[in-house]
Amino acid sequence: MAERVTAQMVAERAGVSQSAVSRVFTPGASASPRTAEKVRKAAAELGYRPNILARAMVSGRSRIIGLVVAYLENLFYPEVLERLSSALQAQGYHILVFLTSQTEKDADEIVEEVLAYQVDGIVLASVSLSSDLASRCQAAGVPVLLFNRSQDISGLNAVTSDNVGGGRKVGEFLLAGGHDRIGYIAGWEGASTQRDREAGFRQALDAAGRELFCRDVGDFDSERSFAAARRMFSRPESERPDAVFVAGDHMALIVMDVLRFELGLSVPGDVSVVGYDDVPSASWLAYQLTTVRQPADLMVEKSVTALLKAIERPDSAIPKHEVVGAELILRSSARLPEGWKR
Amino acid sequence: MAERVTAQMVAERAGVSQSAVSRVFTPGASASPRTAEKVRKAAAELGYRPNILARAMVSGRSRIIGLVVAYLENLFYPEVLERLSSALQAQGYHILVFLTSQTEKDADEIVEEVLAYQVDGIVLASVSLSSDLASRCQAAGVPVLLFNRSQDISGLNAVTSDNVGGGRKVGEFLLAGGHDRIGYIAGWEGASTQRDREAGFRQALDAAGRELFCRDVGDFDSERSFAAARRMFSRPESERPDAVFVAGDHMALIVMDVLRFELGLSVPGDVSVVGYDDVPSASWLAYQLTTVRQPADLMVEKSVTALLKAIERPDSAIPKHEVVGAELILRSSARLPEGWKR
DNA sequence: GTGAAAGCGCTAACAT
DNA sequence: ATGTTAGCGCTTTCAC
Repeated sequence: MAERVTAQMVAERAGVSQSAVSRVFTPGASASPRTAEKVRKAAAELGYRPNILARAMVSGRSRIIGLVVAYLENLFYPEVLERLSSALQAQGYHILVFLTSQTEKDADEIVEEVLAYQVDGIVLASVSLSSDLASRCQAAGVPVLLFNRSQDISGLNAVTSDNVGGGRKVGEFLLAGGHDRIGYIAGWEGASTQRDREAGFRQALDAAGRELFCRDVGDFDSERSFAAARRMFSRPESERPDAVFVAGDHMALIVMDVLRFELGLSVPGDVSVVGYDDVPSASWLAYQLTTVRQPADLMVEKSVTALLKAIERPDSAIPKHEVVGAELILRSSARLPEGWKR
Repeated sequence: MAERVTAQMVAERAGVSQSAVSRVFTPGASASPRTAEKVRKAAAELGYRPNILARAMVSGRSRIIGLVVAYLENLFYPEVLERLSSALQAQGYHILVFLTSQTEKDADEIVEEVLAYQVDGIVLASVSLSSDLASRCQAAGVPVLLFNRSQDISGLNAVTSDNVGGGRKVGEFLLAGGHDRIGYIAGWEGASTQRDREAGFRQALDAAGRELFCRDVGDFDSERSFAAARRMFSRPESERPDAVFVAGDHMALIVMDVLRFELGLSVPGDVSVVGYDDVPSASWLAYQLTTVRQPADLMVEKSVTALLKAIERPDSAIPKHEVVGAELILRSSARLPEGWKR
């Protein structure tokens, strides 16, 4: 049964040496047209394909990228996974998926496991790493890229959107909208995205001499966002915000649902809601969520470029943090300030 | 730099042979407590982990499962991926992701690539396989499992929900709801899920001596579903359905949006909408989509069980098609027949 | 229980 | 251009 076809078998059938077979299947190796022909014919007949794992052992390149991702529940990530996988596939790499929760200890353990697969690179999506393990990866010569998360550890590549700038834009937008009581629902406090978005948002308020009316935490989690929305808005009009910035679309959509269907409030009539990410469902007609777009395509593109460069030219690649622009997308979930256009 | 820590290095440090190190890290191998102790200590100091690829070469087991998936856009799949990956991870396996479109030729090519990674098993999610390649997999001793797709090829495991039964339930439900003009929006016609759901649906109508009022195709694709909904409902009341079964939730949500926000129709006042899958967003308060639940958890569980059995005991495993129940979930997107309860 | 040795399937010098 | 040879890091006989 487990009749693995090997290069040796092809070689015998083609009447050449085993290394000749290898060369035919190695891009940029020298083989005469005649040999190549014979080998390809024999290979086709036998259904031969080079064993990537064996190739990896000797070449030191597995063409596998480890992806560690915390929650696919956040709809931003399936999109990222799809794009990342496509882009990498186009370059002959594939993604080995590892799931984890967000605690650092766990992530460290997972990354060790990833390392055991001799991956050529690691993408950490919304996951952080201890500096200890970061240096282990570096020592092992495996480049690490933080996707949508930044960390002050040298040697790590990172790609994020301009979370501070995005947060600031939201602040300025809500201020311009003439809102009196501006609230904020935070994501998981351990996340750099959460911290940066909030920091930018508060900068904008500060600059206008204004203060946050109230704040709660949704932890980037459905249930906790639900609860946070209820706590924040189950009160008389004067005690609840008339605008809220929610640190992620996934949470913002839930907040909208609570406002409209649990509490009977109008969005944006009673409350303006703004999110962050621009996940696909943010543009669904039932929501039309005003949000900050994280350009998944651009972020993935930058990530792939940086990672492959680090893999293929380990010396010339200086790890750096790439920040892509974050654009405010105006839809109908938030009151439009005078003079602004969609 | 690329300082890979090998078993040999650990052996030297621990003052034992390389095979002793191997034994310590091989479950069920014999090593004295003292040796094990020494080895573990040395390994910890060096940060050693067995190279899974090297292990795979000699043992013939890579502990990698290839997952081929067509579209992550359908929100059923991220959920499946997450659950599948979790379940497999718990058993020490990991998922190598391959993206593809749905055409058979392409899928065949991808599966060949998957095979090259010496995966222990293959999961095809919403993807079909030529019988030729199916036997290649069988010859290679690599079990294949079709997830959410069935095919009349021997040697393939398959796990689906009871699509025929689910479709029938929807038919009976809409009939009981007293609808006069019942429409259907189909998924991609090449998909067994699409065919089975429609077949069941029509069975129910037939049994009541009723006919489909109209039919269009959304191809499980956002844009085409949008267009299909418009075509079907941009007409006077008597010429458009008062109920529609949409072959997948992903399309059904779009149809609801078109009905409500493009055409100003009320759901379920003017039109009842029923979907299939019960994706997470189907239960969002803005939609409350009545649908047929495909129990992702159960389907994944069955898949993992079947696949691991086929991997670990190749002889005792007879490939079979497992069908899990499909339950109708009543929400408010469709008129409730008299006497029925949510 | 432990070490020596063979070899998984392949690539990469090294000769020729 | 092609064959020969030596490993990549590991598991697995096989002696002891």
